[in-house]
Amino acid sequence: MAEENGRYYLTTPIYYVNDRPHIGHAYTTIACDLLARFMRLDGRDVLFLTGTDEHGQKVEQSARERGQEPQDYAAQISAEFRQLAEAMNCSIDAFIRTTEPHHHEAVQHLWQVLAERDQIYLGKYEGWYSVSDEAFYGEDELTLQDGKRYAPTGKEVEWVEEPSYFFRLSAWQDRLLQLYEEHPECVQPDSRRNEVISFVRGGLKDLSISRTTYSWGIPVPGDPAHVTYVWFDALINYITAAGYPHVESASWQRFWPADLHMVGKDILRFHAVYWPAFLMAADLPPPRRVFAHGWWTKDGQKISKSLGNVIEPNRLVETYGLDQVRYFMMREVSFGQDGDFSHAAMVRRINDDLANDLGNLAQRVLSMIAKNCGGQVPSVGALSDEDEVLLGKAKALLGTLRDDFERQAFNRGLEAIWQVVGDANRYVDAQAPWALRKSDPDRMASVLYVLAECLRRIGLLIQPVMPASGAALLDQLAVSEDERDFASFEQALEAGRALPKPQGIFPRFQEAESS
RNA sequence: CGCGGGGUGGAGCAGUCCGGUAGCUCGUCAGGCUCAUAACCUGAAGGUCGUAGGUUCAAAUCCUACCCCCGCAACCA
Repeated sequence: MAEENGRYYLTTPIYYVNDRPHIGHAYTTIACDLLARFMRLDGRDVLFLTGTDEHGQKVEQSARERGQEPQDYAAQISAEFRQLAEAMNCSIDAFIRTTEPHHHEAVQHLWQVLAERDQIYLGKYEGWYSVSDEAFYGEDELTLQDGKRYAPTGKEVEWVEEPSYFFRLSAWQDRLLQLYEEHPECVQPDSRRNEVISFVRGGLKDLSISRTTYSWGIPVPGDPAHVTYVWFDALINYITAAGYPHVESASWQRFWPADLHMVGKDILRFHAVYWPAFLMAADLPPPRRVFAHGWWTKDGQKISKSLGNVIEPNRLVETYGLDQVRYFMMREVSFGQDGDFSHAAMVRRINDDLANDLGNLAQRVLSMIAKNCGGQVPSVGALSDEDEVLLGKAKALLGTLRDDFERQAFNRGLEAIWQVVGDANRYVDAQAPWALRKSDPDRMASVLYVLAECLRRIGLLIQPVMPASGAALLDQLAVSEDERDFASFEQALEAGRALPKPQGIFPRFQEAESS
């Protein structure tokens, strides 16, 4: 459904600078990029946000271990995340860092609003705390060994007693349940929403939102002994980037509430429970949707540093090519589910879907045109039923993709495109333009025209997933730069336009000679 | 009584909410075509839909019981 103002605001999580960028970060950002590009081509005013989460005890510690100041360490890792977005050809509009002054302003402002509304009170937190997990544990969850206590995560815990400010999360249980009820689309997929609902039904405790045990954070207004808890700080980035606390600003008016927060399934609770509660408590509208995607495994195994099977996005791109990797990630699994990455699966997508089906379709059509139609867009005669059917299917794709992408069913949308690729390949065989060359050259020209027009539409639609390859295909059809948005979808190729010499778009993946 | 996910032709999955000829991709085999990136197209083989009961004219789909597999608190999104 089209937004009244045609805008689309979507976000990745801000990535925690405690770790280097890996395939998971790339996955989330690429999924958002697909949507951002699609929406832009469809005429929407898009704000695509990503960034880095830079505060907290873990960052402070990691910096010290390296003999660095937290801000220097954070800046360095933050730059790596920024480079990742570039390297993955992600068309971000904004990159936020939680260490920026305007974010401090937003966090402190929201804090004050909540305090004024009596949503925050000073209490005391005591319990077993794991620094590395940034979490408290109950006595019954711990194991005792050599006089030390360990969390279920295997991390050592320490007894902590500290004054802490609390957010009255417990007061928002019913309002949250009402939100999930009235707007089922606001937490997706459905199975995840069910988990969230059952978590909230189980009862919410007030949430500790300040710390006194470290100082690498945003000071609590009026009580500088406290810094805000990292998640409180982090979530607010989404409104900072939209202009908060300047609620009269054009940017805020236009972009909040966000249309989509894309997150990994591990951080769903923060986004689907705490975040809407903070916002509602401040009388701000909650995000329209939080979508939790799944994890990747490698050859069926969990990806972990200890197993040594961590996948570096840059390596993948070097090996397989950027558009190929983007296509694989968006096509291989039902978005929202976990998926498996393997070399064999990757090669299958590259060779079957990209090279054999689409690449070869383009090649066979374009080279027939080059050889038999004087290297220009052929002229078309009366359309046969078969022509109409194929063109109709290609035409219908835009609507299908709008529906599928609007609900983050990326793999479905791509399947639909490839269905038409298959139809086009079958049409080539059925029409046999190489036979028409002698028997009926005019008909051959029409057939090739229909195919070229079909390829134009496919080229337009693959741009969000594979920007460079889509452009390469459109180049070969002599579609000019200003004819590549979806407003041009209904236009048709102009007969007689000169075409460049055809070139392969999707090479097959050749296995390196192995000994 | 822990929680969650899952068991559908050789592999990976869809279908299960709202019962009605079991579908897709890959692989295998056979054939066709020759425009094309040894690509494309057609056909075939291959399934007791985890097991056992039940409801029904009809069950992969609903009900009951049971079996098995995979994750489980992070070094991760």
